Amino acid sequence: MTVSFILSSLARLYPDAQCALLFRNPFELLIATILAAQATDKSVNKITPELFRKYPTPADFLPLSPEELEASIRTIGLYKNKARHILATCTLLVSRFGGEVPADRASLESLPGVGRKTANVVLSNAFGVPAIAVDTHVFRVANRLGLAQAATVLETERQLMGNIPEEQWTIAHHWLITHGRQVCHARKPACSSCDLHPVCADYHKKTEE
DNA sequence: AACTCGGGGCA
DNA sequence: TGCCCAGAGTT
Repeated sequence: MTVSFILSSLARLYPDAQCALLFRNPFELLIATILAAQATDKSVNKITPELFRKYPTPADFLPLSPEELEASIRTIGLYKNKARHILATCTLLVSRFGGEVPADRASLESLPGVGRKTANVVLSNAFGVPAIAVDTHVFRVANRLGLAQAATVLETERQLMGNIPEEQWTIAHHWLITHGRQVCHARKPACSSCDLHPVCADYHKKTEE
């Protein structure tokens, strides 16, 4: 079947696919993912080791003023929102969740700066809960390949969950995002060097014209 | 649906 | 120099 061929091809292409953000526990991944909104994973990984060395737990962030945290994360951009969201999230983690990162979607999405994509990243990578985090890469690649035919991120996620075995949800996210970053680019997809174009819906559509 | 946050990385 | 970056909140 086409879907299983696509999945097995991606597995062969990206055997080492994994989370691009450095983290040692759910809290570090949560903060790193908030920081990663519209920033590169390399930029985030550059500042988080020092950040978590100085502030290892949610409680350690509480004494910080917004200005102090902004200064620490300035080099990745969009730092004002991120600093505000991180401080508010740490306050909630301490006051409502006993200083721990909650492991359910509703609680995660109640945290400032945490949307569905970030919640899925934390659930799947830090807690082992099967989930598919749909960002712009996954949305684009999944719809091009034909793993989804959806106009929205949420509908793409639902279709992927229906088309992919649950035990592969987490790794499928890493396969698709890696393929999007390395081959299936937004502007100029490298179809000529892509092993998947024989089964790619978008490639067939383009070549028929 | 459109707008805002944003300095750094990289061609 | 110009474009993009593992998004989310507000209006």
